[in-house]
Amino acid sequence: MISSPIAASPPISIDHHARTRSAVLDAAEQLFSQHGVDGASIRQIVKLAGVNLGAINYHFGTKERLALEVFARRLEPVNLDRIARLDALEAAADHRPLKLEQIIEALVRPAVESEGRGARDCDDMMRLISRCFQEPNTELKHFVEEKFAEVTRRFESAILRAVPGLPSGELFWRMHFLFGALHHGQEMWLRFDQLPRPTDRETVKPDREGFIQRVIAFTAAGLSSPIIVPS
Amino acid sequence: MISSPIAASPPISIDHHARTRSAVLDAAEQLFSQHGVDGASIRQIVKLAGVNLGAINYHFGTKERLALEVFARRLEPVNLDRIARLDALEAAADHRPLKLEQIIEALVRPAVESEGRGARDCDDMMRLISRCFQEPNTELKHFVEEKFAEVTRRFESAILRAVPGLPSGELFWRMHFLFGALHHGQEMWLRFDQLPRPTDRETVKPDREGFIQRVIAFTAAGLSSPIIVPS
DNA sequence: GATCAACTCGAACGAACGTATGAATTAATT
DNA sequence: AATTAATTCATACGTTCGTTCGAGTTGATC
Repeated sequence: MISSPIAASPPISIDHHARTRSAVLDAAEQLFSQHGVDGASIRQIVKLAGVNLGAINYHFGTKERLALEVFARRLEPVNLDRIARLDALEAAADHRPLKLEQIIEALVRPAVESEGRGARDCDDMMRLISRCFQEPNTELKHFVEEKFAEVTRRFESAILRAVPGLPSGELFWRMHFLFGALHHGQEMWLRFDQLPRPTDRETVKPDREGFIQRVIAFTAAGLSSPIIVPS
Repeated sequence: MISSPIAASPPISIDHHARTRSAVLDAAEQLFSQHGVDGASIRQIVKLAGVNLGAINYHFGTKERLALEVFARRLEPVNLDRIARLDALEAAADHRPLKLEQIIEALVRPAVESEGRGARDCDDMMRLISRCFQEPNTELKHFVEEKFAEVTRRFESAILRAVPGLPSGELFWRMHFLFGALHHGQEMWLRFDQLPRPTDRETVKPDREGFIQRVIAFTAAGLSSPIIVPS
């Protein structure tokens, strides 16, 4: 697995210079995830980070740039990992077709767990990724969508090979349904204890692996569902 | 179809008293949908509504209460319509089992179109519903979740009858995937023209009916997908 | 150690925020 | 028409916001 992103700061830093910077990014991540970008003030962020208000301006310029960096440092490694996993699957398959479930797993797993990271850090990542898709700010929306354009194309071409007869125009919409299911499912999985109590006793929070498998099952079926006849 | 909600104000009002009130609600709906609750200020709202700043305090008390009312007046009729449609299906079926697609359609259609309303108003409704699920504010989250608790239970019991062997604990998670797919799909359908350009020529924006049918196909397949073996 | 670069700090700025309030106006009731 | 109730208005309040800035401190280089 590719361990470090190229463009965004790693969550763990060594030298003094980056200590303030990553403290701000960590604090911002926590607060943006919970309150949204508009709902989290930079005074909250610097207080949580234990740094001075001027640090934001010095290191990031504006709050919006800070948010972009917070999002990038989680999204970029996830998307790189996704592509690496798909590359590895294709290399191992040696021109034989991949199963759809394998492809979806390569897409889903990096957004849910990250090797070498603790459960808490993975939850933080999930929470932030889920929030990315909820931000109303137009710049952030476009930024996130651009971040996903390449990985989405890469996976679409693999999925089209795995699902014969699926038109690419149909897949476009199904990819959106897939991402919606994944991200909303992530948020609910993280917030399970705060949801209205289900009336039955059967409903439990699956572990991380169980969550992944449920997403894969649901979305694989959806991706390969019959094509509806009217245009 | 049930046309008026009980608890929330109708979008169209007759007497003078409600004119200011509904102007505020309409303006708030537009601005909350676009910018989120935190991103839309009440000065923006009163300016768009053409009323005075004090009107918010007089009619609604606080911004948060205004937001709750804005959300309620769209969510409540949708959910009532959902239940009414399911009731009508079950009455017409006369104890024969419903098809899963029918059930999902009863859930999805009211969130996408509303009889007697124009396309623009339906789009506004979709946009607001989509935003409901994205708001970070805890009060609003709980409010929305409570609004959905009853309708979700009602549909879950119908779906469990339509999909033999599906454990209710599994359905809990699949309902969240369904709602994620629906709401994210709605947002993307509305924003199709602003999305990164798909590289192919096949990808078009389906009409409203085409969107509904795509959601139904994807989610019906997902809801009835095989149960995974490990717990 | 001197110099330059990088960084942190505390304070300030101008603007904006949501909430509150009493006066004025309008509507409803008698 | 007089009285009461409801509503609107303009203003103010206290607070908070994101951004800026120059002084001071620390780090890097020679």
